[in-house]
Amino acid sequence: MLNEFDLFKDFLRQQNLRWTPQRKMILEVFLSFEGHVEIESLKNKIRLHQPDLGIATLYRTLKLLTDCGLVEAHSFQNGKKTYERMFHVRHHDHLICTCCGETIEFEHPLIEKYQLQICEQYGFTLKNHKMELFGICRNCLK
Amino acid sequence: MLNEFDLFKDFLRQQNLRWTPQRKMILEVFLSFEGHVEIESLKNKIRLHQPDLGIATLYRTLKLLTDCGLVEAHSFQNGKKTYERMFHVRHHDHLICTCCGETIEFEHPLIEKYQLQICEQYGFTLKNHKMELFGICRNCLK
DNA sequence: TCTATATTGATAACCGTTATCAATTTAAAA
DNA sequence: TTTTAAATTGATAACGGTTATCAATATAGA
Repeated sequence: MLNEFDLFKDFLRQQNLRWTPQRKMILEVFLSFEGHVEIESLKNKIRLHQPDLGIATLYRTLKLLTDCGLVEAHSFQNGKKTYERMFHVRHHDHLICTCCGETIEFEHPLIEKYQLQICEQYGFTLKNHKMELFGICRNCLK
Repeated sequence: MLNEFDLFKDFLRQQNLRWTPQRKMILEVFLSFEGHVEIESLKNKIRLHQPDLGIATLYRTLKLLTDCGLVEAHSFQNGKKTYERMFHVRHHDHLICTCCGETIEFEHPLIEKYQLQICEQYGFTLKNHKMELFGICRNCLK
C-alpha cells in the first residue's frame, strides 16, 4: 500500500536528491498533525526529538514536500504560510452558517466536474479547491 | 445613488476619521483598476499625480477600505497582498495560480444552481459563497 | 573505501508590511 | 475667521517570515 514515505523517497530518487534522517523526521511529524500546520508548530514538535534541526532545513523540506504534491502551502493575512496534507485525505466543501457558525461538510460530484471544465478552458492544472457557501441554517431561521 | 466615495466618507465620519485628499486619490485610483490590484501598481499610478504620497499612507488607506467592506485583501505565496473591489461588482469565483498568484475570474451558472440545491437539502438559506480553484496556470507550467 | 555531490545548520540578507514620530492638516467650536 | 484638539501625513526604522549563502558534513553509488 502506497504511503507518503515511499512517495517522498521515490520523488527524491527521481530528482537525484537524498533521503536523510531530517527529511524523515520532518515528514513524520508533519503527518502527526491535522489540517493547516504552521512552521512554528512543526519546529516545536520536531525539536523535542531533534533539538538542533535548522529552520532552513525545515523550510527546504516543506518546499520539497510541496513540489512532490504531498503537501500544499497556503498564505494568510498574517504573513505566515500554512502547510496542508494532500494525500490520503478526502476532499470536502463547507456550508457555513453566518449566524451561529455551524458548518456542514458536503460533496457534489457535478460541481467538481464543472470545476475541471473551467480549469481546462483557462489552461489551469487544478490542484485543489475551496468552496464555502455562506447562509443561515434552519435553526437560526426559527 | 450610493457610491464608494459616499460609503467611505460615511464610514470615516462614523469613526471620527477624516476625509483627506490622499484618501480620495487612493480610492479614485483603486477604482480605476479591475480585479486583484497590488500595492505596487497603485503606488505607481498614484504617483503620476501625487509624487510624494507615502507608502505608509497607501497601506493605511487600504486597511481602512478593507475595514469598511469596500475592499477585500488576499494573500499569496509570493508574500504580496492583493486588493479586490467588493462593491458594485458582479459576483464571481476565482481561479488562482498557487505559483505566481495570477487570478482569473469566472462564473458558471450550473455550479451556482447545484449550490442552491445543496443548500435546500440542508435547510440553508444561501446568502453568499466563495469558490476558489487553486492550481498552476499555463505560464508557470512551462 | 573513495569520491562527487547533495545536505545541513548558522546566520545574513531579503522584502513586504507596520510602527514610530515630528510636522502638518482637518474640522468643529469659539 | 480664528483657535485648537486630535487625526493624518511622509520618512524611515523596525519587524518578521522566508530565502540565500557558505563552510562543514553526510550520503550513496562506483
